Amino acid sequence: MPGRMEDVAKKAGVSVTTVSHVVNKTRHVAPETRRRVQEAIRELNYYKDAHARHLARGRSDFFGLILSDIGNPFFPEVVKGFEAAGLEKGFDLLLFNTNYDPGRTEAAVRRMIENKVRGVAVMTSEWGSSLAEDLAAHQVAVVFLDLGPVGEYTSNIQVNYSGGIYQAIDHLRKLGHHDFCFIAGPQALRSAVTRRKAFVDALNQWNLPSHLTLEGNHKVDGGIRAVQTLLDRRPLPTAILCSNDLTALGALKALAEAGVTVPEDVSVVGFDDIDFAQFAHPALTTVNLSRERLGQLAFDALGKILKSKSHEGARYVVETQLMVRESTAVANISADKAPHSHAGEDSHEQATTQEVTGTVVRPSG
Amino acid sequence: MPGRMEDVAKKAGVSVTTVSHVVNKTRHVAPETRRRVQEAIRELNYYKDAHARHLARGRSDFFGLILSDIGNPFFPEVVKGFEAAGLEKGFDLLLFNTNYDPGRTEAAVRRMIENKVRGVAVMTSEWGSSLAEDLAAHQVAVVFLDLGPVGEYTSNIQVNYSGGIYQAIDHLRKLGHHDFCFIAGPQALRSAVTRRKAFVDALNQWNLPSHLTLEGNHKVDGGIRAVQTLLDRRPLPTAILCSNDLTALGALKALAEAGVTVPEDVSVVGFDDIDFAQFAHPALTTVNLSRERLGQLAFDALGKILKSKSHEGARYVVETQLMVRESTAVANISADKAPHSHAGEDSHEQATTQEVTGTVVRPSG
DNA sequence: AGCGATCGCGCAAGCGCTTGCGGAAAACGC
DNA sequence: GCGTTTTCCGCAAGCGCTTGCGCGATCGCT
Repeated sequence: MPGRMEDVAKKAGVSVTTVSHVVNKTRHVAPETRRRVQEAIRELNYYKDAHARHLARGRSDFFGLILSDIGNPFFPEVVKGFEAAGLEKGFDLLLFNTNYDPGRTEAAVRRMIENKVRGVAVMTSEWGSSLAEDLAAHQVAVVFLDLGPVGEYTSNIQVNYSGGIYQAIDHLRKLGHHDFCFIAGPQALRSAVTRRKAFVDALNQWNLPSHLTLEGNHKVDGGIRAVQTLLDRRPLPTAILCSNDLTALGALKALAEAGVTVPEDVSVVGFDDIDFAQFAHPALTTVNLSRERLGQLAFDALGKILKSKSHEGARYVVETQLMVRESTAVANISADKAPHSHAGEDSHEQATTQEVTGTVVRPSG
Repeated sequence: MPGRMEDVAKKAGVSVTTVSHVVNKTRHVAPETRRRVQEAIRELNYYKDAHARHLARGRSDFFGLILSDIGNPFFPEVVKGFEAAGLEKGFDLLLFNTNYDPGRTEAAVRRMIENKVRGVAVMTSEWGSSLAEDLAAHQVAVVFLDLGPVGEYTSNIQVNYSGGIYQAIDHLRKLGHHDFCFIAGPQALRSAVTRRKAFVDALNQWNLPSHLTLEGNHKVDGGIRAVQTLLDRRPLPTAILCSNDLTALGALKALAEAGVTVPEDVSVVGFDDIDFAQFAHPALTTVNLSRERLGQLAFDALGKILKSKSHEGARYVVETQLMVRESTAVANISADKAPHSHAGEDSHEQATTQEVTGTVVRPSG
């Protein structure tokens, strides 16, 4: 029913070979002939058959994207960047959402290979290392976010979490804060672990190693619960850093409900700079990570692998940057808010030696 | 390089026909033979070639999704529902993000046809009617959200915006509100127009036709600006309804900054019930629209078209429902807050006859 | 034991396109 | 004017799978 290339060829009085070549601009065709072919294509409303073309060519025009949860506001933007970069070059996006299910991840990889995608960006934590090998064995380029190796056919994008976190702590430090709390993300998430580490490192760098770490889940309710446990064991720290913005937003809410005002009583800093951060109340000071650019970079990284002769992967770094808004201010060090580790001048020293790795508190809820 | 079916056949000592049949479970194969084939498949780490299969079958295992902006928090959830429903049945998702660009929409449709997708869900406003015909002519099922026809190969999902909006206004009315304001979405968005109409209708139904309508943009800043203009022309209405949650969140922020407290001074209602709504401060009373279910329904609708003999489409309706949280309360009708149309008992009557269609105010920003 | 039904499987013709090879015609060089 | 390029295009062999058709072997029944 749908027209085939042969029909076009007949109508234009040429061979399918010629039609193919004008469709793909893959060899010179006399202008007049080309015109006839194009006209025939238009008149017949011809659509090329992607499957036939892919089969003949031995590869597809697809790029794949494997995500753990597109519901997480982090991801839509990277999808956007990735898709846009691909579309521009005429590629299509095959999307898989694994829902944190390793089984689905595996299925996704299988479909990627079956569809002979040119490359795939993997942004999920559930990842068996054999999967990467399977992919590479089938010559599909892979780019990982924050995890995974670099090698033949596989690149890696790393977010320089430290950069922004360092800036954040410096910012806070200059405002007179030295009693911090960190609300972490799920341990299962590689990037959450990295963020946490970056936080601890930055603190050490400033010689402010005493701090509290609470467990969160990168969702709003995690931030709420963490702050609630925090409120139970006053005095409060003067600054709360969060592993992502959702957590920070939750913290903001819990704080507001408990009647402690931000930033006067305590400062709050998020991470990611999701759209909504600037509209929170107060507007959230946070570390910006451009997710759209990240998607774009992922696509470019794949392209680079495919174009290079050796198909060697590379490591990329995307920077992060502090966005100062309204949720941070000069530390409020009143007696009742004074943190446990700073009762006197000396106890700080004591704390630094005693609690080098900080305290970890798990919320009860 | 990658193993072909022929290799498997050879290894198992059967014909490719048999291999194909065991792979697809498409005809009975003796258990022993089947076992041998499966073993060969495993040993060779065989991946079927989707392109070849699609070419031979004359159709693909793809479903398409065309969105205007995946960055809008409305969409990721529907993607999730759609993808999950598809994956369950072994289909892959081809995603296109048009970025509100008609050219990209057209390109997306072309790729859909070229890839012979089984069906495509269209959730965008930029849509030339000829596109649907093209799709139908190629036997690809289409399901539209809130716009487009119903006919051969094309179904339609309508959101019953009225249901939830009616509930919202009833809720507010019972709390003593009769002075409303609506912050609308962009006129270009079909669904925004529908929401607005539903609001007006509901008001009329309760004989409360006097109201203000402000233009928003379905983003947070639109809500902020709308409330700012509202603040300039006090007195304030007692209740503000918003075309979507982002707008409501903006309204909440602007209100808080102006020192008017929600819900004591004014009640605010959103629409969509995005995840964050419940974590806003105060938690947003809003109309819930299950986007994940919507995605799922879209997929099912496509399946139904394809399965039916006639390929006739149908109309589906998804309901909406009010979620009462903390941003609504008893109306505060103090003198200084009393709206212009309610200075006296009678002026209300007057207003109802005078301003049947309501007033429209365009923010200056 | 004979015969039709059933079972289990292979043959081979595509599906619609790409592309290496090569041929005919036109252009060119001297 | 004749060999040599150059230009333009067609032939046909796949790409790896699906599937209608049909054939031999086995089974069930009388």
